[in-house]
Formats: sequence, C-alpha cells, structure tokens
Amino acid sequence: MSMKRNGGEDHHHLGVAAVKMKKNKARRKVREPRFCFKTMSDVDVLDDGYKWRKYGQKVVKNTQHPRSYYRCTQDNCRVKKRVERLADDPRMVITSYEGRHVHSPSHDEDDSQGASQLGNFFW
DNA sequence: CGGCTTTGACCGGCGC
DNA sequence: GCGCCGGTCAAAGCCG
Repeated sequence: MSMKRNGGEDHHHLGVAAVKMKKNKARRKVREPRFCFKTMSDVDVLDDGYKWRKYGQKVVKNTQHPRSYYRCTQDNCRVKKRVERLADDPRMVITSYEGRHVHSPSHDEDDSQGASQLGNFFW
C-alpha cells in the first residue's frame, strides 16, 4: 500500500537525510556542450579510454528500456555520460556525452598526457 | 581492502 | 495548485 518510505528506512541515522542536498543554489549555468552519438553496438559501455561509474538507472516513459547514467571517475573530470537503448532497435544505443574531459584518456600510457589535449580536441 | 554495482527515494522543473 | 517526468544522490552488497 502506501508504504512508500514511511516504515522502512525512515529515521535511520538521519543527519544524512536531514542534511541531504544542501548544495549551493549558486550553481552557474555552465552550458556544457552536449554530444549525442548513435552507436550500433550490443554493448552499452564502449570503452572510450575513460573510466565510467554508473550512478543511476531509470525508465523513461517513451522507451521500453531503462536509461543508464554514467559519470567519469577521474579527478577533475565531471563529465557525464547518458546511455539509452532504442526500443525499435535494441542493437542501437544512443550515447550522449555531457561536459568536456580535462585530462587525456588513461589510454595514453605510452604518450604523455601533457600534449595530446589540443590534438585530442575531437576525442 | 577497495572500488564499482544496484535499488529506492527525493527533489526540481514544467505542464495543464 | 497539483501532477508528472526526469534526474541525482545515498547506502549496501558484491566482486576482484
């Protein structure tokens, strides 16, 4: 019934729940570029050379498949990645990248990452 | 032991 | 004003 979250983990150690979302409202509207790519692959996480950590999964009301949310686990890389599967074409995956990487991909084991930044403009 | 994954719940914005 | 949708965070558990 309407259990919702009233009987399960309500109080807990609160503090966390109370403090919850105390983020600053001074959030600037940094209109970061939004890149959307259509990938024809059976796998969701295509290793672009970066490390991604899944932080959520929700189903949208126009898709029969759940949308996956990924975030860059780098140091100063707050890039977000959104992956959605098409219902019409299950083998088609829409990968949307939000933000800009501030460091070279960990793929540069051979190449120093202190120079490819400019050349890496595209990827 | 660390790091990543998964689920639930809540919030914020928008529409009507 | 309220409802709906989408999006994010948090904690716990599991695996390597």
